[in-house]
Amino acid sequence: MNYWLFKTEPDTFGIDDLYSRPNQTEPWDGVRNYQARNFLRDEVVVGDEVFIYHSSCKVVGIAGIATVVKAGYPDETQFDPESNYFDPKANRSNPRWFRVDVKFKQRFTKVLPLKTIKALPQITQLGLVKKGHRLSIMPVPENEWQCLCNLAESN
DNA sequence: GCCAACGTTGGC
DNA sequence: GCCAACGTTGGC
Repeated sequence: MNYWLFKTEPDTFGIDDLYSRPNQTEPWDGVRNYQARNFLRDEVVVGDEVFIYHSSCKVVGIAGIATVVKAGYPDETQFDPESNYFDPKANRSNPRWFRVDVKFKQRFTKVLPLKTIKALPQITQLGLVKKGHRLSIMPVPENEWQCLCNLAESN
């Protein structure tokens, strides 16, 4: 069982959108970064828990939790010329991009702000607070996951 | 909208 | 394989 943080822009798709999906489930597609792809393809498994992080918006931070309900499989949008995520160099016999399915678990009463996270002395490993913070899929160490969950609960 | 911090591309 | 130019991300 692993813990992750997935970034999303809530103006496009946020925690509330996940909540209102059929089955509260959504394929997490459109990831076009190789390091993030490798996580989705090789390491994210069913039962893993995911912080849904809102970026490029008014209140930047962790908005809630989702559960992985399907492990890595080819991201269909790479083959669709109509899609924003179409990749002309991708082919079905050797898919380049992968996605997982996530299901809504919990929406925090208040978004846990990036500012707060950065100020916590306990949070040292999480990619958000380090260089290379632009990664859209990143692992969360278990102790830091617990720390952030507790804080969000008491928010 | 600015701009720093990346990641990717492509000529050589 | 190097690296300059370019594109993107994302907080502010």
